[in-house]
Amino acid sequence: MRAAVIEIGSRDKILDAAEDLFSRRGFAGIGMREVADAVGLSKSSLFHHFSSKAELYAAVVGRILDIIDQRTMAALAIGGDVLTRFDRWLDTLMDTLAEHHNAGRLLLRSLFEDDELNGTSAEERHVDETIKHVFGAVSRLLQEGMQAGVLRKRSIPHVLQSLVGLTVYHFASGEFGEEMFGQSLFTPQLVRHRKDEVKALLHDGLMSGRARVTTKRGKGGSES
Amino acid sequence: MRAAVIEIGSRDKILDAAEDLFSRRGFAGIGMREVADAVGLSKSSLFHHFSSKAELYAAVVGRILDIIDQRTMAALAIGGDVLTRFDRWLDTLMDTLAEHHNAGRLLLRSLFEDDELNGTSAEERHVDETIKHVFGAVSRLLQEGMQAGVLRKRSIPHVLQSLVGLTVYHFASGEFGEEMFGQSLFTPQLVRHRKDEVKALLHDGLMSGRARVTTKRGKGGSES
DNA sequence: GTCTATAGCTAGATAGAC
DNA sequence: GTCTATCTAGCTATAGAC
Repeated sequence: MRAAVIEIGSRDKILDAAEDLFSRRGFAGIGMREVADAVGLSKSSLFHHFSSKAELYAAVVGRILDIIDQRTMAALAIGGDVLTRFDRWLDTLMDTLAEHHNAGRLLLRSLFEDDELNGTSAEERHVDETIKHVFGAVSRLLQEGMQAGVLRKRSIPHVLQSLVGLTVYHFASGEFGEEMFGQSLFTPQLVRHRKDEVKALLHDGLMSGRARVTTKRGKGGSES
Repeated sequence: MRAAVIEIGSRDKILDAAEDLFSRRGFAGIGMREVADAVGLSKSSLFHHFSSKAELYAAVVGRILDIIDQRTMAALAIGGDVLTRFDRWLDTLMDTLAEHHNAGRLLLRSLFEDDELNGTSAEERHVDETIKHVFGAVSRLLQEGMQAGVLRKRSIPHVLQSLVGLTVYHFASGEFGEEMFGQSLFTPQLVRHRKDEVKALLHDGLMSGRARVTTKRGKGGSES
C-alpha cells in the first residue's frame, strides 16, 4: 500500500476514451483525432503509445475480453454441480456486461465484424485466443451437463450462439433497446430482470403446456 | 408479360453492391468509391441516384426491412392458433435471413448502431417505422399467447430481445460463426438445424428435468 | 512523453460537359 | 444518366524539436 491517490497512466486514459468511442461508432467510424481530443492529447502522442489505430483498437477489445475471460474462469472454478456453475457463469457474464457499458457492443463488433480486424499482430492474436478460451470453457461445461443428463442433448455450437445472442446482444442494443424498455439498459432493476428472463428461458422455454416434452425436429442431421 | 429479359436499373445495381459492402464493413467502413467500383460506375453517378451516402445506406437497410416486414405480415395473416403462427413466423424470419445473406448483419447494425443513422430523411424515418411495425405485430402475437395461457407470462420486451438475439445474431455472426460450425452459415442443413434449435429452445428450454416447472426469480419488479 | 508541422492520401460532395 | 475535374476537409502516420 502506497499513496491512496490513483495515478492513471496516459495509456489507460487513451484506452478508456477509445473504448467509449469505438463501442459507439466502430473501428472505421472513429478517427485518431477524436480519440486524442477526448483524452486531451495531440494525435501524435497516441502513436507514441500505440503504433497504429488497429493496435489501439485491438488493445481496447483485448482489455475487456481479458476481464470476461478472467471472470468466466473464476465463476467456473468455484465448483458446484453443472447447473450451479452454468447459472453462476450466466450471472457473472451479464453482471460484467452490465458493469462495463461498452463491453456488449465491443464484443458483438469483434464477433461479427470480421473484416475490420483480421490482423496478425500480437494484440490481434490475443483477441482471437481469448475468445476461444472462453468459448472452450463454456463448451466443456455444456458437454459435461449433457453427458450427465441434466442438460438436453443439443448442438453445442448452436447453444453457444444462442447464449451470445441472449446476453451480449441485449447489452449491445443501445438506444434501440432503451426505447423498447423505456429506460437505460443498465439500471439495476433491468439488469436483474434480464438475468432472470435469460435463465428462465434457458431453463424452461416459453411454452406453458407441460405435455410438450419433445419437440418435433426436422430431418436434419445431428451434425452441424 | 413482355420480354423475358430482366432489365435491372442502375439504382438496383447500386443497392445490391452497397448492400454487400455495407453489410461487411458498416456505414463508416465503406466509401462511395468502393461502391462505385463494384457497380462499374463513377462516384459521381452514385450521387445522381442517391443524394448522399447516408441516403444510400438508409435505402439499403430499408429495402431488406421491407422484405422482412412483408413476409412477417404474410406469415401472421395465414392464421392458425398462436403457437402455429409463432412457429411459422420464426421459420419465415430465419428463412429470409438465410436467403438474404446480408440481412442479418444489416439488421443487427441498424439495431445497435444508433450513432450511424439518427437522421431525419424520409428514407431513415421509413427504416424506423418498418422496424416498429414488425416488432408491433410480434408483440401482439406474444401478448395474445400469454393471455390465452399457451405462452408463459414473460416480459414482452425481453422476449423480443431474446428473439432477435437467437435469430438475427446467428445469421450475422459471419466468419466467427462459420468457424464454430465448420461450414457456411447458409447451407440448407445448417439453416434447418438452426430453425430446429431455436424453436426447441423457445419451446422447452435447455434443462431436461421435468421437475422444474417454475423458475425461482429475483425479487425484481414485474415491470421493465 | 508531448508537441507542431507536414506528408500523402482518401473521403463526401459539386460543377458542368456530353 | 454518366462522365472528368475539382473542392474542401478529413484521414493515418511520420519527422523532429523540446
